[in-house]
Amino acid sequence: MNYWIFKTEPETFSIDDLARLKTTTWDGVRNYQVRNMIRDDIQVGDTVFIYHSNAKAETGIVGVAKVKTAARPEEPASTWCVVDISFVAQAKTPLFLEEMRSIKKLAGLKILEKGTRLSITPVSAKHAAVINIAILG
DNA sequence: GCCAACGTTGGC
DNA sequence: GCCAACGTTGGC
Repeated sequence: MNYWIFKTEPETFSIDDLARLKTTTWDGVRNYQVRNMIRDDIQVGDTVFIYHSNAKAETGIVGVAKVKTAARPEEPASTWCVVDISFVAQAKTPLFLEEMRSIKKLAGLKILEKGTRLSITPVSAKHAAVINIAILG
């Protein structure tokens, strides 16, 4: 079981939207590295941290979801891939970017590396545990 | 809205 | 296959 951060702009799709819909198809990925992760690495049951980017109020991790389906081609048939994810929980305490950078145990987290613009990034089990405690504990 | 850091495109 | 120009992302 693996852990991921999925980035989304809350004005486009937010954790509140996911909470309301319960399940959504994560589509619109137009980056090959991210496509390959979806196609090759993301599995049913994986944990997804939802991250609000470009947010006026809160840039950071705002909730948890779970991968519900294997990857499939995006419709209409294309080179791009999608998965379905379902809502698990809102963060009791959002983990803002500034705080993430200050937590020593999150050193090396992909999304914190300079120049990382990928909309999906992997999270190690250790980092995932730290994030879980921060947002749900 | 600015701009650094990427990714993509297209002419050659 | 190189690389300049262009487009996009996302923190600030």
